[in-house]
Amino acid sequence: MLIATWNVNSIRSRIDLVKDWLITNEVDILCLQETKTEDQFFPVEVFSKLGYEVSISGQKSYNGVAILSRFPINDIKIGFDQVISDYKDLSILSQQKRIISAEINDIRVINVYVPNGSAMDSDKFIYKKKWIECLKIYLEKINSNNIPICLLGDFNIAPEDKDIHTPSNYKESIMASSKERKLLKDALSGKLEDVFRIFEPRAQNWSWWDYRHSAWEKDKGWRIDHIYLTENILSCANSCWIDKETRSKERPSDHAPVIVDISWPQSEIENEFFF
DNA sequence: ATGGCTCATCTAATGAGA
Repeated sequence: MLIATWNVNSIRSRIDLVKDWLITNEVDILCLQETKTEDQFFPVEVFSKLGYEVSISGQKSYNGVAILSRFPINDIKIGFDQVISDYKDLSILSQQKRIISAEINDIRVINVYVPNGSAMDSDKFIYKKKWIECLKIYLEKINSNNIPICLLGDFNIAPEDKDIHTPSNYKESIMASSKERKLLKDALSGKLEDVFRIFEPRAQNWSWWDYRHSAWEKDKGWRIDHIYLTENILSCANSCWIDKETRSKERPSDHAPVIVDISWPQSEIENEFFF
């Protein structure tokens, strides 16, 4: 089974690219961020024609997340407030559509678009900090029944220096700071593993290239799009890669898709032993 | 490398992203 995450930077601008990508790559579950449209304008039928169920949480112009799945989508939770009730800034954090989760094939798939934070001394950074603190509570709550979790999306944080093209240029700046790295690590609570790093320990693997400064041509990128798995499903992961080629297409998103291949459901594997 | 890209918005110049 293939599960992918992709910040598409507007689903309506990227519809042909996403459609072609799905036809070529045949992923089973695709989590999208920055769809940038209200639910009524989301091109649902394009994906249902390809055999995908669609769950969306969008808003006008900004943010917006969606899950496309070839398997039935169950128990959809939109926003933080459908899962938790005990965080003081819940109503402010719920205004921006940045999290959607669902149970698919006995996996809790959690699709996130973490706020960028703008600059370390800004109000937007305070919002980012609160958002990740709230995510921690959300993960604790949703993990109470020990169901396998796949947490994926655009985290707007480079977990390590090797996830940045020139780390010396971004010491303690936004997306690279030790503060953000600690916040993310705390939210993961030692229970969720960055599956890309299980298979690829080397640097120079980016998932985002700035539109400006010829960042793509110079291969100056960041790895800010991640897939995290709990131990009970991590052991079934076969590989994880970034589809860099997609960033080279005409009118691309500034992010490339990240894909994980998992032997799942496990019953299929047992059957293979039989025959 | 951050003003020099791209997106969405009551189609012009602005805010946001990262």
